[in-house]
Amino acid sequence: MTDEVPSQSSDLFGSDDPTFLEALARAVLPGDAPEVKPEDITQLVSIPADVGPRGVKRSRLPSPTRSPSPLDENQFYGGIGSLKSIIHLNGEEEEADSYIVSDTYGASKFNGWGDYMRRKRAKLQVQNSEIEEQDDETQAASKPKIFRGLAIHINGFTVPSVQVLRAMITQHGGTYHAYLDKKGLVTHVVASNLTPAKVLDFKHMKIVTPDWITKSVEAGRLLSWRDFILHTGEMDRMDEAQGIRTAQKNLLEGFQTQARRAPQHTPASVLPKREEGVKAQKPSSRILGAPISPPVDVSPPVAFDSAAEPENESSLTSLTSAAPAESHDVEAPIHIAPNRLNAHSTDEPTFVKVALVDTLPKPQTPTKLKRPISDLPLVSMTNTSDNLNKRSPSTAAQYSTDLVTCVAAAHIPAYAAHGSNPNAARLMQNPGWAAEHTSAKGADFIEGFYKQSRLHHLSTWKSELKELVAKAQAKVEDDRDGHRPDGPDRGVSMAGHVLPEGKARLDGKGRVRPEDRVIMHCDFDSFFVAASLIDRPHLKGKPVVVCHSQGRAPMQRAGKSVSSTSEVASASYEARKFGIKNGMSLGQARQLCPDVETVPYEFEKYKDFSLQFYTILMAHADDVQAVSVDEALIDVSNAVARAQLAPRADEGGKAPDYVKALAEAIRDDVRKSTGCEISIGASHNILLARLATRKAKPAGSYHLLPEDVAGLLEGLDIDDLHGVGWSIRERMQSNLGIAKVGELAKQPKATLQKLFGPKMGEKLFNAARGIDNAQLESHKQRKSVSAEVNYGIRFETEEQAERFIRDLSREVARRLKNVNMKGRLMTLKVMKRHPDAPIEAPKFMGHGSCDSFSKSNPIGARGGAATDDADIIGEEAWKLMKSFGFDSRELRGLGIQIQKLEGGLGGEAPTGAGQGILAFQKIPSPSKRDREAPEAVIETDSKQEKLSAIEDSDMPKRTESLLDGSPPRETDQKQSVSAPEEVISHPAPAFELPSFTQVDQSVLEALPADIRAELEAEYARARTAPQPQPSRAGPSEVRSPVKTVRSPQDVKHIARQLAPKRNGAPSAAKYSIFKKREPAPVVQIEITNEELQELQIDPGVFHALPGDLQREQLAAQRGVLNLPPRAVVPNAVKPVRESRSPSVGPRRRPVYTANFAPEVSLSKATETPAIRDLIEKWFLAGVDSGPHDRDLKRIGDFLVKCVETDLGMEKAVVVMQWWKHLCQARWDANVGKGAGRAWWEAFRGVKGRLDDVVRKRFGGKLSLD
DNA sequence: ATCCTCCCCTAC
DNA sequence: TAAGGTAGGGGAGGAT
Ligand SMILES: Nc1ccn([C@H]2C[C@H](O)[C@@H](COP(=O)(O)OP(=O)(O)OP(=O)(O)O)O2)c(=O)n1
Ligand SMILES: [Mg+2]
Repeated sequence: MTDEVPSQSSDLFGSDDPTFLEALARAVLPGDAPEVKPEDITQLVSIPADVGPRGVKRSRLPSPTRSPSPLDENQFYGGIGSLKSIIHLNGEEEEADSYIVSDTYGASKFNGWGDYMRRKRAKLQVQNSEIEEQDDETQAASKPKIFRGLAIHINGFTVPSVQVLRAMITQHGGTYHAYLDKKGLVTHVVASNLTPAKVLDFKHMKIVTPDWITKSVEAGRLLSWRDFILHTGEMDRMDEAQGIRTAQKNLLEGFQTQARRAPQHTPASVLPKREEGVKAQKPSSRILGAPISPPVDVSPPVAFDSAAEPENESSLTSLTSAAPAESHDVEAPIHIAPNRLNAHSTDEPTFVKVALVDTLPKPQTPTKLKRPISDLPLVSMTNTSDNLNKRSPSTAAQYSTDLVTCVAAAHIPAYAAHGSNPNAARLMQNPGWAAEHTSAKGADFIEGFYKQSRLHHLSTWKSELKELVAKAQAKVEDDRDGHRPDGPDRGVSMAGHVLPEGKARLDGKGRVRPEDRVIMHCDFDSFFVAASLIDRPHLKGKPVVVCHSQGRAPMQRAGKSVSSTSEVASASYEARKFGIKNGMSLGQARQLCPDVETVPYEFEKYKDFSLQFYTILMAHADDVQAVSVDEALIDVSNAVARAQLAPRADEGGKAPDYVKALAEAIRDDVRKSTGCEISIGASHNILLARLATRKAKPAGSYHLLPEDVAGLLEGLDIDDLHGVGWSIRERMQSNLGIAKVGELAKQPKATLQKLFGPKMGEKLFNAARGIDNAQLESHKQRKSVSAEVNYGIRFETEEQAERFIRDLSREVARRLKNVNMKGRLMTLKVMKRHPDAPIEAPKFMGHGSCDSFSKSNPIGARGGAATDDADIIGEEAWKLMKSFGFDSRELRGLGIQIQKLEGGLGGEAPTGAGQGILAFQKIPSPSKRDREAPEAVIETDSKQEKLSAIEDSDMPKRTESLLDGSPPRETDQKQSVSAPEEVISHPAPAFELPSFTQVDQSVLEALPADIRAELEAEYARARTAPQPQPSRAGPSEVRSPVKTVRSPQDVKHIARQLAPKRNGAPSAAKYSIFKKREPAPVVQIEITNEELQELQIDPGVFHALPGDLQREQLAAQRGVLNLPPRAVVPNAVKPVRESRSPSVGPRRRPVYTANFAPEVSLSKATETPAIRDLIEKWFLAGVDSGPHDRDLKRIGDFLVKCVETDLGMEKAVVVMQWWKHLCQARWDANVGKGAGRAWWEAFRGVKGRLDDVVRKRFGGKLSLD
């Protein structure tokens, strides 16, 4: 092992991770603080040397390959003398000026290119003004009509974006054609790239590059298209053909030129070789053998007197030496092999054999160092390393395995200092204690744990915010479509806030885009700490951390105070100067800063601030992507474009930085509202906006311009890139010998892909040049629901383990219900103590080093039907658990995840059927009926329990949940509580299937009894009431299907908070589409409801249609019915891939299975009437129960494919228009519950997906008008 | 090719 | 004391 130590080990301390040294180095800062503003420090340090925005990422060390880092050297010699020296070095080395300087100065390095881009950008922005609808005319009026008479189509991704080009075209007199359907009309096709197929397709057309447009505009006259013919050659160069890429490519070229291309290839031979080497040794090797004597001396630490003001240099010095030393004395030796463990320690004074990291479970490596902390004792490295790099599926994975050198541990010892936590070891001796404080305790343990878990809160909030944002956006859209609820109330929640401003709404169809887009990354500074300091002003300016341990006696000499394994959730910037970082253990933090102040968690406060924050963002942004409780990505392209218009008009001089101005405006709003500082980074893509935030922090904003990108990237550590963590950084270092983004940019894409896979490779390749095509995502629906606990898991008996599994299952079931979903696949995740790890982990009650296993199986209430039942889940989970055959006493972590979800956002309950409930076409299926009580769906007992449980203790604590928080209000959601009960109590009603001819029998049979009953009732109602129309708040909702009830409620809570207003009474009046066309006339076609039913037409809807549509529908329907039942099965092939493993009960799926294949039928329908009919059938089949998830997925997938092609676009539009119409005809778009809500949400969900695609293709949203 | 399972990794 | 959760991207390797 020793020999394996990589040469880099020479820098022992450093080799592994400079974090600690760095921290020490920076500890000096406080002394200088007075003169240096935090921002400056951050910038200086962060750029060249590293230090992520959150301090999370850290550069690895200076391996020989790494370019000399001033910090490193200074650190070692305590030379960190002064901030100045650091600055100086940086400047020399990295030309820091070029990027440290504010954007005002532009990039000195790439002036030529930068200027070009800037000019181009400015120009485009002007053009963009067209975006403003109201300004369109004005803008256009002032431009020469150079494109007059031309009909131009823009194909695929282009640079500039479609919207920009479109604006240019229209403003200059040309006609823009979104589709090519009427080829005859189009005179020119603009494309940056064409697929071979399109080349053929367009062979008779004039295909030009976007330059033709831009150059013509610049020239003020129409240039010859022949000079801009798109050559095949160009196309070939583009990999995936994304216009964006093209632009970025330019960027890249500029960058490369500057950077001077390095030998692109590492010798091919090298690569493979390296790879091998890596696998063989990887972390293990390097880690282990490092000599332990640190360059730094180990003299005793010197404590600062007052945390607040460390003194200058002297302090520095002392601090520097202090840290290491202290570790020594203390239990957590900093530089000495910490990991020795009890179990089998190794006593190598100088060299460590192998330290297996503990793996922190997750990720986050605690210290964020990227490398997981070491929990584990030494382990045989071979073994470990192998596992790391490659594992056979069947092999148990080592949980987060990672090797850590003692050195590493020393740097970030977290709780890796001991073989096992002495405290825990002692306490666990006492059976009584264990029974009361560990998983052995039962359900209470789970609840208590979650209530206190910050990470759990973080995750919960994130998902809640995602939903909130999605709902708010959907409402905005609806409003725009003419749905505007009267009462501001209506929940438009966010919309309400936003709209007033008028900013966000402008988006019309979101026309701006590509490289002109303006993305902002907004993030609170030291969120948890900041929130707590609002009420503790006396702590401002001091090193403060948030953690559970409110450790007393901080000054307690080297005692417990520094052995706390409590994690620091957030550290103030003052604390960071000492090297304290989020995720670090309190003990470590105290070693770095003995007087650090600790404050407790205040989850509810975080939630409140977060809601205020998001509300403000919604008011400024066109689009929002929730990233975290304290962080969000927003698209403010339109807002900026709008702002630019005004000023421009009056002056022609240089334009102020509107982006920066907007960022500051947002910061001001948040500050006024919460009293906290947020920082905002802005740029034209997500990746860069995030990087900009690093420079912006703390309490600032930074607009990263294209010309400054290369300079900034070059000096970053690879793991400063979002998405790059310890693992990738290590592999990068060991395989390629690189640590900086600048070096990464020199790597051939093939090399990266070989090492990290096709996708990651490309991602890294692009990221290295500032390219990021990712779009803001605000419509994605979740794919899994899970619950896991990897803390305090200690069982004495199998019974305890079983009980825990069942309790955990209950928790998962509860969560499923909360989001109104059910799943068909479950995965059990198990963490088992690594054989070589000590019984008690280093971290108090932690999982320590573990092997991790996971196994999945289909679940479902009978026949593979999706389920959310705790008992079913619990049963399956326990079965899986037993199948592992582990000794319960060795378990350290358990998790249950449910996938293949159905149901959805507030939507209706996923019904029980395992397959698509609705058949697009009905099949005369030999129905069979069994009517037993719906076992799968209803379980009286368990359900009852769950409900009550939920009410009492929602997750962590209802108070903390974003969802609730507000007092019950409004009528609607309230009923929820009672509803569930009803359902539950529902004794399996034995019903008769009414004779609804319009519903597929098989479908009905598949429905749970309760839902079936409702379906029945609904039909009866529809029959008698020809015009159900406006969703009367009353009836339909009241009887919303069972379980659904509950979840919507929670969701609403959250929405309410954002938007205090909700419109109580959805005015039955506004329907958009048809209203616009004509005042929904009241029927007058002669046909009876019975007849309609036979035609599978919903009478209620039918009667609401205008005459022509009625006729159209009738005709279409008749035609469809005449069609052979073909569509039904043609695609039997994929109809439903049933779950393969039986494990669950009997299933009589086949029959239903074949039924549903909406996309199949749809794909064949080409006439509008036929398409509408298909959609309607599907809709009607589930009109009362809500859409079935699987159907939704299929249709969504199908439509997405449609909008990806010009030809399919039309079909997709027809489908969506009709779907929307069907919904509008019977429910208010804001209906709060029942099937209406489910359908609306389903519609919005799919619409969102399509908009995402359309946005990429054309920069706007799919218009259904 | 594409899917599926079992992980790994990352982020907050 | 301490509360190391969770969703989703992605990859390896086997099955289809
Ligand atoms: N390992 C971590 C990281 C973060 N958080 C929590 C506390 C943080 O306050 C919040 C936000 O995380 P950030 O990464 O945004 O960190 P901060 O907001 O604390 O600091 P900053 O954003 O200024 O770097 O998430 C946590 O509990 N544990
Ligand atoms: Mg933050």
